[in-house]
Amino acid sequence: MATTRLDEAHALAGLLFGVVELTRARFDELCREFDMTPVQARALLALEQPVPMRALAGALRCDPSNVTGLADRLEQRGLVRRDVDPDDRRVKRLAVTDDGDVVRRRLEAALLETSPFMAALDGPERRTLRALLERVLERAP
Amino acid sequence: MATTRLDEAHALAGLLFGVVELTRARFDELCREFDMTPVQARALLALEQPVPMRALAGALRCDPSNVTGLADRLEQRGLVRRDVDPDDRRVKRLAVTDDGDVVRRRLEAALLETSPFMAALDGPERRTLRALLERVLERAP
DNA sequence: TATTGTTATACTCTATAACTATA
DNA sequence: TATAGTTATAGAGTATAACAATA
Repeated sequence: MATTRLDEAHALAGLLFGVVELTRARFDELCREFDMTPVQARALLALEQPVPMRALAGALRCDPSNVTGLADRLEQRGLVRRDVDPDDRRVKRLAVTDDGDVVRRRLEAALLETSPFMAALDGPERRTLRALLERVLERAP
Repeated sequence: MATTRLDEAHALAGLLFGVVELTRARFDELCREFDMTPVQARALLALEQPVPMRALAGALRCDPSNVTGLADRLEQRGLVRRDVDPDDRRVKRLAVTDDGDVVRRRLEAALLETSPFMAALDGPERRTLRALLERVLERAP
């Protein structure tokens, strides 16, 4: 059975999407355990420091209009706070509360525990994988 | 600057999603050039042999109800044909027409040309990447 | 006049449920 | 009764456009 370049490209793409699907499934499951939507969890994870809502939209790669409802839910649960920026009263900096920080840390820990990469690969293997993926992104025309 | 395991897991996940995003963007662009939606293109690519519509839904990982409209569009453009299965008149085998086969081959060739993996990595590197990704999928609990 | 966050609305993608024709 | 494909509809997720407050 001859393995063509097309087969090879197809196999690589399939594997890549498979790993992403696995990663996403794990993340979705984790979000359900935390009673959050995936975007809410991603938002909480992105709030290492207080972040203007528009900037959060950028980090989540979504339209700013979506961040309003997102912040509403997290604020209702007491995980997040809208701080008005003193320098520019139009911008609201989203900041995690003390409760939010606890959840955020638990989420990070769980994320690390369920990471397929950490479970399946040792340190050198992870470094190799990282280098290869970086190369693909760098050399992409 | 200490690199924690959390940083490492995050970096790997970020790279992985980055490569997938790149791959998807390339594919979407290609689909636009072929005046197709991504799902239509994936359907055409999946039709190496005639395939029952329900089986195609399985290959595309979507509900069978979606395949109807999908097949309609491809049939309207003369790329695909609904062949009634002689053994079971309920099933319709979706088969590419001669025109469809031409488009399918062009799509495959373009896909190969624009593959970020083929462009960025040499043979041994691709084999290493493939082995690592397989390991992640295999060893995932 | 331009920009932040908000609101209302529309669009896309996908799934669910009811229907038909075959088995 | 069960299954393949079809149809209509609903839901989630996201974007667009108009708006109020502030710059």
